[in-house]
Amino acid sequence: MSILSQVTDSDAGVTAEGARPSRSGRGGKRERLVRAAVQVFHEQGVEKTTLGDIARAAEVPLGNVYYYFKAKDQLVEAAVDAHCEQLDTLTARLDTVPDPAARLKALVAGWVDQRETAARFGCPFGTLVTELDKRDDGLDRDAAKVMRALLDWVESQFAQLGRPDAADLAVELVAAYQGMSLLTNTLRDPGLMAAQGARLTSWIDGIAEQ
Amino acid sequence: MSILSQVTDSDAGVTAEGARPSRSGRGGKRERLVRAAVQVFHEQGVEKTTLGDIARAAEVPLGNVYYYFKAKDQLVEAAVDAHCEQLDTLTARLDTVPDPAARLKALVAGWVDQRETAARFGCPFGTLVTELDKRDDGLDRDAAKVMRALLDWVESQFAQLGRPDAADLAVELVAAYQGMSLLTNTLRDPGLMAAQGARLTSWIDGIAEQ
DNA sequence: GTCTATATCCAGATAGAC
DNA sequence: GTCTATCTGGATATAGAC
Repeated sequence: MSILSQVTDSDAGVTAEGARPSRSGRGGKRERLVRAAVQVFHEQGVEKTTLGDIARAAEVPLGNVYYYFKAKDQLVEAAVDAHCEQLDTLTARLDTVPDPAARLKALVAGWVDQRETAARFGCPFGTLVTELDKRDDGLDRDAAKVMRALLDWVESQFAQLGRPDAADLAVELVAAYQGMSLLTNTLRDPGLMAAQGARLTSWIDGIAEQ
Repeated sequence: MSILSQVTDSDAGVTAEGARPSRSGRGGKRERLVRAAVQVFHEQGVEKTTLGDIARAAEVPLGNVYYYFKAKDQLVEAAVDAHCEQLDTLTARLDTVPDPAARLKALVAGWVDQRETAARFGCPFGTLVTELDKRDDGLDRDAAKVMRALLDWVESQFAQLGRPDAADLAVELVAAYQGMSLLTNTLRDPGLMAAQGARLTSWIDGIAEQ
């Protein structure tokens, strides 16, 4: 989701688990490749993207990609990991906001901020998940965990507002975001996301008042 | 959307505009190809699907596909047309229901009925639109028109219920469906769609009562 | 560690026999 | 109209020079 993109790209933990910072690889080619993969996958889709596209975007020679990733699948996996880390970074930042309702509204505000990107390419994470679900590799399960993590965080906020139906409300909020991202993208209308974002903000206020 | 799938496959206007029923082509190969394309695109995604996959599913020899469609793009276009016709058929059927609120609830009920499919493959139309938006051909614009048609129909129902904000409510309803389809698919949990469907039904009742 | 050249594979598309 | 055999292009992946 665009939630993930709210994190400044510069510091987001693009370096995945197995990555050795490798003193040698000056220029951080692996990091550049992952960053490029996340962006190009978002703009073109995983299936349509060639390793050549990613190599070009990262300014790394094509053949060199294989030094860092054995196959395309591993680049996709690294991209999912990057989204996961971005989510962690974002929720950690939101957790510094004192009030649960304010935290949720900040989350929504971040989504709305990304509406131009959403109109062009959809939600960075939602479109990725949709594509992964059609693939053979098991990466859709990894992506599902990231989605679960988001739902859990949102649920926790509603629970702190005293709602016993926090889990359902979390699904409602995240689904609303994913759905409005899809419509915003399909109709190429960022205003749609702004309007729905305003609605969600009022909705959160209404829940917090109770 | 799965709305479209509620129409019985057997009669849905799979025969697109330019199709001559062609007395000669006994066995309706073109129709079989389009039907197969819609299904396989849904299950595997457009990009991952080869013409061979579609030919096999339609039980038509691969080379023969090119007699009916000059290129893969045209099969995709035919699939979009098929979704469009399914939507027309569905709304025509729903229009026979006397009350606008009942019509909307019947729409939702149809979505919920398709929840097992949604859990496996997502919304047939939503996942297609998402993929088309990443492609170069202009087919995403065609798909956008179908989405617009759905929104317009839903908006008309809310307008008949006397709501001046019918357009926003239509976006809210369709977005909710698309979002819950994505989550249902990602988490492989049809129950999620059932729960959200129940919520939407109550929501529609609440609007109708006012 | 880096990168070029190339092998391999496979999907889209075509030619032409039937 | 139908189908087989084949061409062609492009993407993944590798071998091996530097």
